[in-house]
Amino acid sequence: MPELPEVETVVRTLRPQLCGRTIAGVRLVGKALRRPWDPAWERHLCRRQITELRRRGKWIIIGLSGDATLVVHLGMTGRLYVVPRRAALEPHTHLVFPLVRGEQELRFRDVRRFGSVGVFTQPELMHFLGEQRLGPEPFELSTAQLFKSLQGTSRNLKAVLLDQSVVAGVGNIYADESLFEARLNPRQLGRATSREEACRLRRSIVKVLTRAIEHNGSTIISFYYGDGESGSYQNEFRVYGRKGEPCRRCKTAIQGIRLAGRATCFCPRCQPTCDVRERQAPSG
DNA sequence: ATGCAGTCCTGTAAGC
DNA sequence: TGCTTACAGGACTGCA
Repeated sequence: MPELPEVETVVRTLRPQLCGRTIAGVRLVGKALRRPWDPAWERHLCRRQITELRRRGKWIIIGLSGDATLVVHLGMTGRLYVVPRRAALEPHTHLVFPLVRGEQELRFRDVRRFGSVGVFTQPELMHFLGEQRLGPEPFELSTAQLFKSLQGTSRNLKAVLLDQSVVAGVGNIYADESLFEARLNPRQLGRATSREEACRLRRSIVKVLTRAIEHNGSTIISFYYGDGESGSYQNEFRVYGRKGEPCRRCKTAIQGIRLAGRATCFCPRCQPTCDVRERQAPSG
């Protein structure tokens, strides 16, 4: 389940392989994706040079000469990688972009087809990745911004962290890991969160994501980048996927619940349920 | 406007 | 052993 660190790893791997290269065309194979490929997009890609590769939240943005941008979301099982053209076509390959010279091609595979690929013009991209939809990058999120988002909602902390318009790029794994790092209970209501707690949460998100990027992300079931390499941050998990196992800090059994429609793990001792409901107004 | 539940998709694993 | 069922989850839609 690629989240920000995994997507960042893919982008860092692809950047030297793709920047400056020219796309020769596009080949559709296999079943349609969530966002169907529009044949009109092809003219935006053909003979265009790849000028930049960057990440925004969990989105991969491939800038092209001209006015177009290729935008890719890996969903849960998506993979984007460069291989020699002669390499056998792997199952669940949906799109192939042959590259000019070098006998290589860029391929998109996605077993569960939760991912998406699209081509956007500059104004379309601005709209697509606009602040309405996609909030600040975690590394640019201020405590004041996060505190404001928390204060205005009756949702719990887990649901808020998964909301891409609050902070872009955090998914289920790093939401749980960040909440553990901040010693905050995932059930705590946003509006019951103090400024000091928001500050701690912001710092924890940055710390967890930074470390995960250093480990090239987490490989649980299906995340690989480059030539089938795997990340190693799964070995650093404190709570995610550790239901019933002892907390690495206090040995208490990690608890597993369902929150915001997602499996959620936390340590009941390190992340106490201080006040899940409403923070008491200071009585004076 | 806000928040929640349902939907998509398929491989894996647990249960009978 | 073989079948059925539950589960994983990011983004989106629709409903209350």
